[in-house]
Amino acid sequence: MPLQLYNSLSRRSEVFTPLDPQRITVYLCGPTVYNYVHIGNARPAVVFDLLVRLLRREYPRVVYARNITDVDDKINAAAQTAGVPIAAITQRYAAAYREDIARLGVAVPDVEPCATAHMGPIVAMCERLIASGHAYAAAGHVLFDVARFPDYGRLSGRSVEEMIAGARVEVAPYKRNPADFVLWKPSPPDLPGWDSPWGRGRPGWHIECSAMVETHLGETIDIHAGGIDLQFPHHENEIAQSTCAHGGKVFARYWLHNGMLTLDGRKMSKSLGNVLLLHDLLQQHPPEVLRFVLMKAHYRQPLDWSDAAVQQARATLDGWYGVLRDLGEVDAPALADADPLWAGHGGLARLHAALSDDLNTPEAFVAMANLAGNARGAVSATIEHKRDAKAALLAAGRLLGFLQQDPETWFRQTAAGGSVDAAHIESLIAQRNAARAARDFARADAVRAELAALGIAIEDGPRGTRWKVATP
RNA sequence: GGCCAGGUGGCAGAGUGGUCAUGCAGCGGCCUGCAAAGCCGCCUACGCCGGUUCAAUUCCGACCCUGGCCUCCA
Repeated sequence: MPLQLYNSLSRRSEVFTPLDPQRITVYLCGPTVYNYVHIGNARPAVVFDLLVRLLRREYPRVVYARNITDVDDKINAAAQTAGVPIAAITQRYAAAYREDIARLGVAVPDVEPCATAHMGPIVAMCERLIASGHAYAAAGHVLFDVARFPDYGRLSGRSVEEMIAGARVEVAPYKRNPADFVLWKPSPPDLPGWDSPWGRGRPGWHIECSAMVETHLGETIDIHAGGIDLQFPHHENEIAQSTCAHGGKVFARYWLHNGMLTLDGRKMSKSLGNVLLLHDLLQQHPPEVLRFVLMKAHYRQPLDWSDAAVQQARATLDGWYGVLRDLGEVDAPALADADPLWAGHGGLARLHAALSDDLNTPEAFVAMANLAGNARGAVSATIEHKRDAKAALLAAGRLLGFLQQDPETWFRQTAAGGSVDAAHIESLIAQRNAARAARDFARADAVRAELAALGIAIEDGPRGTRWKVATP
């Protein structure tokens, strides 16, 4: 099952064929770090991490870069408000981003470049673009001349004429063309700045990605990803800069865009203020639940965040972990990526086929439901069946980023990730079971109520009474 | 206004020219001291109007509605 990806550039699904199978290059536009990121910002990190997981299974070397934007007017504003250097802001929130995203099960990218560490390549790219006639200096700025790039607008499907007609911003007088965009702009003394041939200044937003892609991945990369809201102007401008800086070479061969995360049907965005911070949600829910919600819809579709969605995710994961708990004593082997069972096992093959079809995670969840169902059925089967079914479920979970913790730990976690007094609970359960043995059910139910008041639910089974933290 | 997506059962959410999505919730039953878990069964779909077709939720056209981009934004 070859990997198929929907390429925004061609507006169709294409079989992924790398430029160099020995070195796959992927770039994802990461966050601007002036505050904690919201859950919408986590979506591309999660879904494209899944893409990279798939690629790593197929290819010996994948170089995955996810940048951090640490130069930006909003960062400047936050730093000035706080009365600190921008680095104090960016380092704090970049660290929080890395930590919070990691908790979602997202692997650390191979490269995590920052704009401030690439001023040399940024200035050099500006100079090259001026030298080749694709950019010009004016009033301390360097501007890209969109008239010199005929393909401008191809990615986003709009013409320069349309853009000018629809422009809602005042056109700076030093622009040759209203659609020209800034590569470099002057910085007053009170703002961060770097020396350049055009005076002390700072880069425009788009040029950093072009420079960092060039530095770490090369002139032509396989996959460039990001949110659909970046398609224009950010990615359009990246294409223009990079293509022109590299003598017309293709910049990125596959463009992938994730849909927006919404809250009550409206796009979640910092400027609208309707944000749920990842950092806060991680205090309220298990990280796996958040990851599940982010993968529940196909990555190109809009995804509406809601308490109901979170609860559904929790319920489904409870079901999966419940199977694993019932198979707790079964010693299942970990399946290697190259294990033939991936192709030979119906459930695993279906999972892999689903993900290979443009990361169809909803279909992947169907495969998971099948695998969990098989494992459930194996609970009362032979040890071989149990082992195989559990191994398959765990392998599938590992690929998707789920089910890798101990089931008992899963069921005993509290909302905030804290712990409960297990000894006390066990003691109460012993009291209750003594009452049950004496057929004093009133007493037994009283103890159950006491446990419920502590937020503990109990289940009597053939192998005794087990407990878990009750979910509301 | 221009450009681009999408409208599926109580909710979430895939997919397909002609048997089943799936999950969650709900309902009935089994099991259980009770409950939970589990098991068995049940339930409701494809915005609207035309067209193509033996057959359309699926293709085509119009319409209505929603969202995104056009300005910082994942």
